[in-house]
Amino acid sequence: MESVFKALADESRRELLDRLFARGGQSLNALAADLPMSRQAVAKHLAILEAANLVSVHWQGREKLHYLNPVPIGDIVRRWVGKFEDARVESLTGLKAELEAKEKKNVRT
Amino acid sequence: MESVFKALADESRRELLDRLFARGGQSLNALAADLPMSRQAVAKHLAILEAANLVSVHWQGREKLHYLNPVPIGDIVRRWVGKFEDARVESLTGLKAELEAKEKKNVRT
DNA sequence: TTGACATGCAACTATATGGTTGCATATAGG
DNA sequence: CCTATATGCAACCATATAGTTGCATGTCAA
Repeated sequence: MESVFKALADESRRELLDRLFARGGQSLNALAADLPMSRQAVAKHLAILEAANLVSVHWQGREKLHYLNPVPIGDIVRRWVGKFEDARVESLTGLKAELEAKEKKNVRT
Repeated sequence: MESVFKALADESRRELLDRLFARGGQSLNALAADLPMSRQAVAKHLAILEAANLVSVHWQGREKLHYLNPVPIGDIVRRWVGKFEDARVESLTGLKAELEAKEKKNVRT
């Protein structure tokens, strides 16, 4: 969970996920070819994405093919983000109630 | 968008969001009271959350009350995560097809 | 007015992070 | 076999980040 959040925090890694979303099964070299950084930098990012289980790999001889794995993102949405989303109306009305209560306390100003 | 991802990448800040979800309208001191870090550290985290629009504030005299704002998280889910979620089945079948194609190429081994 | 309290600002430190270069290893194919 | 190519590993560097402490500012309340 922590690793997924950290992995998603970097723009380069989100870019990589976007590219793997658009076209799965790309090798390290293919991905590094049109990115403004070295092959080794891309390899590091892919390792982080792999560790977070956001990217799965499949060795094809000397080529390592990369695929997007959307499952951890779904997990986050369901287990963490979902409750905030569900609570939207609730929290807004809660805010309103709190503010009104405080204002009442403040009347004697 | 970038600021939201970065803000969510830190465990302490997610903890703060959790606490504001459980109970809105807490002051800086109230939040810092039972966290294992200094008040100033909490203040920095809150500033980051505020900059990412994940927390909105309301001054009450000398107290700054904090509230969770779930809107940016919803934005991310809809504009960025959503497409990966929708693509789940598609990408899995795509993976399968790619693998089969590659295996066919490899038969002469 | 003045003391107590809540927050803000600034400087500083240690570690994490994203990037680089250089070299090692391993496999495809002539 | 031997060379091209694809990836891995390691050292190194600059900056970002998370935390600290110390002091300044501002507001409530007696």
